[in-house]
Amino acid sequence: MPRTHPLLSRRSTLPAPASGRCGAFYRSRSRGLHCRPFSPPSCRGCIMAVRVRIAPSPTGDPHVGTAYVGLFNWLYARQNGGQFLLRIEDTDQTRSTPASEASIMRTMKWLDLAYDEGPDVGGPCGPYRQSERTAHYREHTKLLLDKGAAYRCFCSDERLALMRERQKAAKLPPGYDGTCRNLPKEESERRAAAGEKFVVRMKIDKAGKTIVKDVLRGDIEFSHAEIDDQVLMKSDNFPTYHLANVVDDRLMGITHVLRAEEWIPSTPKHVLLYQAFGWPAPVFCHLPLLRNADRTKISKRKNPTSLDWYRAQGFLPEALVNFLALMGFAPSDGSGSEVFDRQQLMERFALEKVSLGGPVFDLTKLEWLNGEWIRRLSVDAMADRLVDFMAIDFPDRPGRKLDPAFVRQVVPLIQERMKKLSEWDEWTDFFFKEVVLAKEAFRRAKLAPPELARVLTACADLLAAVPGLDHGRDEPALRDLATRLGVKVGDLFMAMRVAVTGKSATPPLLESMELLGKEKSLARLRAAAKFLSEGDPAEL
RNA sequence: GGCCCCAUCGUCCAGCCUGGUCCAGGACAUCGCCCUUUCAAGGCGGUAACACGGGUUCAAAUCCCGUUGGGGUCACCA
Repeated sequence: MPRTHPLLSRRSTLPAPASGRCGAFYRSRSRGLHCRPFSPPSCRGCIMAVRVRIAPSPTGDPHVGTAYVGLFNWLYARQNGGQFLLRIEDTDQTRSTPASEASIMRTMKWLDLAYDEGPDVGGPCGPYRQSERTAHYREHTKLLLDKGAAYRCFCSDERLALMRERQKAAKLPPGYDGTCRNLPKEESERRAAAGEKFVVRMKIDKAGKTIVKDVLRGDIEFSHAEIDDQVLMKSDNFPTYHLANVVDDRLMGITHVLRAEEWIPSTPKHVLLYQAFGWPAPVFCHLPLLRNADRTKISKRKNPTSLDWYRAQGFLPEALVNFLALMGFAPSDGSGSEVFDRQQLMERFALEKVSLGGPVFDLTKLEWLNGEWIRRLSVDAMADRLVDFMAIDFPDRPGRKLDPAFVRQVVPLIQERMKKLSEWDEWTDFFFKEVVLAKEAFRRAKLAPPELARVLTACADLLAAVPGLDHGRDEPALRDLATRLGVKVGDLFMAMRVAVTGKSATPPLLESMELLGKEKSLARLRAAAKFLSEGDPAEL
């Protein structure tokens, strides 16, 4: 193999992965080739660092699928002492945006899936933005043209559209009809030189077949008759994904391509490209696709897909990472907890054990996991997260500065109740604004308004007679009071709860009142008593 | 439609390669009970699945074939 790549000489000095092998195994359910050790052609003696990448295209919001595939790549790289790179595939000039690219990098950092090389961190194989690598693609296209593995196609959009219509009408399989396939070299050169627009297509020998080796699925066979003469170079002189991904993976020393299942049908084209260039192909491993509840590929119409949404909802990156990992393999030994941090996931991860069924993205389980992670945070850490979270400007909610000292006092009251950081307001609003009373709100206290008023006044009087507020001291006294008044303890507390907070589900009442302050608490009790003694008693 | 991938509780995963220990295990959700000033959290318990049909075998969730079902893909998007 060519020894020109800068990484190749360095590779042999890198430590072998923990397994002692290159980490690549093939599994085949149908052929019984389970876990057969496999050495990629470039894996000399299996002393080779794993180099993996994610190659998102910067269009639209940062996608949860990118995080999913990114996580598995990250785990695999870390586990094998290799490198994880980020490459931006911005060859679609009409759809790529710098803002989207920035959000991809921002969310990878938010998730703490650090990449060793990328547009913003650099690396030995840069640039890591395909729009800045056009010289490479031109050079390699020329190589293919010279070898006769590709050809210029001068067909117009209109002709192609017409061709497809006819194929459809005739119920023929769609695909390029080969009009320009055998254009004489001279004519091709001449028309190109004359400035005529063209694309470059792969020239596929329709007679053969290509086998794609997939770590999880074994051998997948494709007949060349089914493979279209794929466009490699667009008329705007930008490469298509197929060319760019192969050239870059080679130039960047990528050893394992872990990507989504939707790429399987185009993989034979990639394999053929590697062959045309005379390069060994990397190991392919196609990961399952995240699904909507109806099992279609996850989409933003049916499921939140933007990582920004998850962040704005107050999901912890630890929880999302944990959850995504669970959608594909089982870090658990089958007895007990499913809460794992990235270190534990890395230790338990096994690429060849990734499950193939497309997992339905279950927000409910994510929320549970988020609650688990929230509860595992120390009070200070939780307070920090809340302060930071509330300070962020989200599109639908301006950031707000909270008093860290106050938040630290509230956290013990709400931490085990919260599933998402965004619930801060609903748990604590009564600390910040006056309550708006409604008689229906008292219904759960199961007492008539005059009775409620009497109870609330008694509670206020009792608390007014002691210094300060102290839930340890006041609770027994209030229970006592309930007995003396002949009402249920629960009803008394519910009446107070609604009076002080305006709602029937709140953090622990007496502790909340301590934080609210005695003056405000008593004022609310008395205001509620007054409110309840007014108007039609039957209203409740 | 062609090609390709997939198939265990409602959902996520374990078991399948190396058939018997599986009247199938864990987690989320759900239901019930306990704890409890609400809501949570926590504890205990319950309901719930091997898609179907053939084979191979003494024995199949596990191996083979087929059917059905689901998904992906068929662009000068990735």
